[in-house]
Amino acid sequence: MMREPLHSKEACTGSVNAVKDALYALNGKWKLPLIVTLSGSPKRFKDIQRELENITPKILSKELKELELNGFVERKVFKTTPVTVTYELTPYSSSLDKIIIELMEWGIQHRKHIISMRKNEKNQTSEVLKTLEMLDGEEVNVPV
Amino acid sequence: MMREPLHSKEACTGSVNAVKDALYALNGKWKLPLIVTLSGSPKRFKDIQRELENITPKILSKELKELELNGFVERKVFKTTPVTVTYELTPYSSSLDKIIIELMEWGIQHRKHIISMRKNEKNQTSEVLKTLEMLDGEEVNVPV
DNA sequence: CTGTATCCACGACGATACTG
DNA sequence: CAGTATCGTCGTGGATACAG
Repeated sequence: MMREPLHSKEACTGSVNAVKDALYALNGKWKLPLIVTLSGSPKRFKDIQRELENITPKILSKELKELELNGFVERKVFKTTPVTVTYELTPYSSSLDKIIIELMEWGIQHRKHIISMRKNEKNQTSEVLKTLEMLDGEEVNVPV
Repeated sequence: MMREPLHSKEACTGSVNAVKDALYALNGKWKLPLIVTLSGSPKRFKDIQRELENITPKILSKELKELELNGFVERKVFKTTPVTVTYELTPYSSSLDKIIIELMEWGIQHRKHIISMRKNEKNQTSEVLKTLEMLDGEEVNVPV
């Protein structure tokens, strides 16, 4: 593929849409946690609800449908009584691995970067990281 | 780094937060387009507004501040009359390149994947892609 | 020109109750 | 158990006007 699409404006105009497509498939509060949960083993609706605490059936249903539409999850119905439904990741879902790894590694280094920026410049940059509450040990959590 | 963090539940619990950090820095409607715009050259407030049509000053101001806090953009003030302000990408912003490329490549192949799914299964999978309006005739990269 | 202030529309997410 | 229906809340982004 092309090697310098980022800082050449022409090539990017179209690429932004591809990036949007990608982010669109992963957006929402529960997509990633849901994939993580299912990565262990196929699970039933109620089991997922128990594992992802605080997710309501409506939201879980919606997220599962979206993941299914995107081809990440397969829904299987067993005609027991009462009916049993399981959700499991498809092989295609592992196409996300690279992307998630990149996001993860970048997220880790970005956190360090932000922390060192704060130390050096004594900026009160609150709200820069999503999961500030987990910064304990670095004491970044100085309140405003 | 670890090679199989995705489908091993233990390693993932923490990693999800790193992914969240990453997505958090890129979220919002204008972050990526803004970075793309500035990747050409440093620009002034009004110039950006012209280039990214339909963005209001309030939103532009907010997005620029967030990008600045994250260390992607540097704001430079020139004491002319009236005052001139330029925004330019920092070297650190290019740390996003790999991540954006991954997202872009995945987005492209995902679009193809979804399209072939639709053809094979005759599913009416609307709303699966962010930029569905560009799906006509495979002409994905048509500029606006 | 470079923003800020105020008000507003909309969609995502949630709580709760209910159906098959 | 596996969801759906209804209603409500909240945050993001937008329109418009205004200030330095």
